[in-house]
Amino acid sequence: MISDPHHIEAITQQFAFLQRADEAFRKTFFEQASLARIDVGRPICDEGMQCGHLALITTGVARVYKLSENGREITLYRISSGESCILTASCIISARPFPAFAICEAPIEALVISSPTVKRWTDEFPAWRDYLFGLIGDRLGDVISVVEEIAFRRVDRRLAHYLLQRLEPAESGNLSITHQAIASDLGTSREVVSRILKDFEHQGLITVSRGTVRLDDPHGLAEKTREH
Amino acid sequence: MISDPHHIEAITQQFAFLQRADEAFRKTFFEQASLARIDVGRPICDEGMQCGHLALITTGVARVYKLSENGREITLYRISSGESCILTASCIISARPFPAFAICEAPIEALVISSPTVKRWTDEFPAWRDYLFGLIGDRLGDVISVVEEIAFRRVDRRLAHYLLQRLEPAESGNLSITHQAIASDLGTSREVVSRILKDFEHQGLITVSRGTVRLDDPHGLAEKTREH
DNA sequence: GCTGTCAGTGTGACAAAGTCACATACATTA
DNA sequence: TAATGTATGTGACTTTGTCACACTGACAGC
Repeated sequence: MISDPHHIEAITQQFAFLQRADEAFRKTFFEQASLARIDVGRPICDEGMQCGHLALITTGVARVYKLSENGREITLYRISSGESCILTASCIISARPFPAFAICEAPIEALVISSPTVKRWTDEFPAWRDYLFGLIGDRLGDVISVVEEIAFRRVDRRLAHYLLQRLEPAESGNLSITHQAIASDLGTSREVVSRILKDFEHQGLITVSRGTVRLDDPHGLAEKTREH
Repeated sequence: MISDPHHIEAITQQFAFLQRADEAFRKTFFEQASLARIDVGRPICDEGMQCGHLALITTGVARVYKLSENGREITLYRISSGESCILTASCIISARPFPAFAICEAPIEALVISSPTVKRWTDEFPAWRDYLFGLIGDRLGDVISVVEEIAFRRVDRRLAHYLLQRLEPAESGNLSITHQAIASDLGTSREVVSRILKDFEHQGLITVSRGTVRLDDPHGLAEKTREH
């Protein structure tokens, strides 16, 4: 139950479906939702689990990834504010086990809805239904993009693209991330990432140091993302 | 509009959601659905299209795949009787362009529902809603499995698995398929498939000839699917 | 200051996979 | 029988993944 009007206002701003919804749904929503915090590194949902709740993220980031037997990883997508762990949703609605891992990457505050409620609202409120359908569709698109990337594009190009994408505009060309973390996102191995980063460094595109990558020549890096 | 009682009965058998549905929905469903045939090789939906219809397949097979710039392909999943082109559905509901290609592989007979109707039923009939949610969830699972396969598993093992899986129990160990078609399913290149097939042949697991692969030792092939 | 300790990175050798440019082989029709 | 088009084979080469192990920077405890 969430009652603080300021909080309600802030949440409504973040989730467009609440703005589109009628008063009845908004009322029910804030009655049933409860708040949760998740610390960095805490698992949210593990492979094979039946999910008991759906989390709508207001702050923070979660990463959904696959894990291989020999320890390699690949990120399927990330979830940040305004979104929700829709794999969870999909699992809840069709009662299937969760096919991946989700972990908290940046401290999360979330609205938590229990599975039966998620399901019930699906029957009762069009706005909620549309929100879920839209989100599942988006995730399907995300995962299809991942397939396209790993099936067709070379690692060096994906890596160049990745560096540009992960760069926060605020941080003036500096990325703090380890080679292993990059490898886990791209679904390759640490050695490959190290090799390519060193290549890029020799070409004057970036400067690497322990735990950070500085993008010296974003334009040249963008050039690298192109095929040929 | 479908009125033949035998036909209605047969369709109801195929689609479990119709059995679960109430009489009102069944009536509307058969009023609004129309029949369509699609020939082998005909595209069903192309990348970037807005889909105007949803097809529920009663006979035949469709293949949904991604195409790369340099001509390589990878199959995301196949759709056969009782299923529907759910990417289409997802696109219809959330009004997004179709992110892949779909083509008819075996002659299709399908029930066609127009996009506005698909959307409207979503609001009106729980059985229909559940069917769509379930199907989208399944596809998401399928595509995630594809990611896992290409990111983590070796091509020879995937190929062994593929051969066993594609084998119709009826056909006594004989598969008629070209190396290129296999490569397109697995998301690799024809040469790689040819090489590995030849390897398997040298090991006495299969016999290859133009356009066919005979599985001589399915058990030994199953052994190959295991890691290490 | 030293000395571990550990996460992060570097490296070389090799195996697996993808690419390219062809050469052949088979099947169907002219 | 020739011709044509599809299917497959092959070698050389690049890219990617794997393995084993060496190195290095940062930080904790003494």
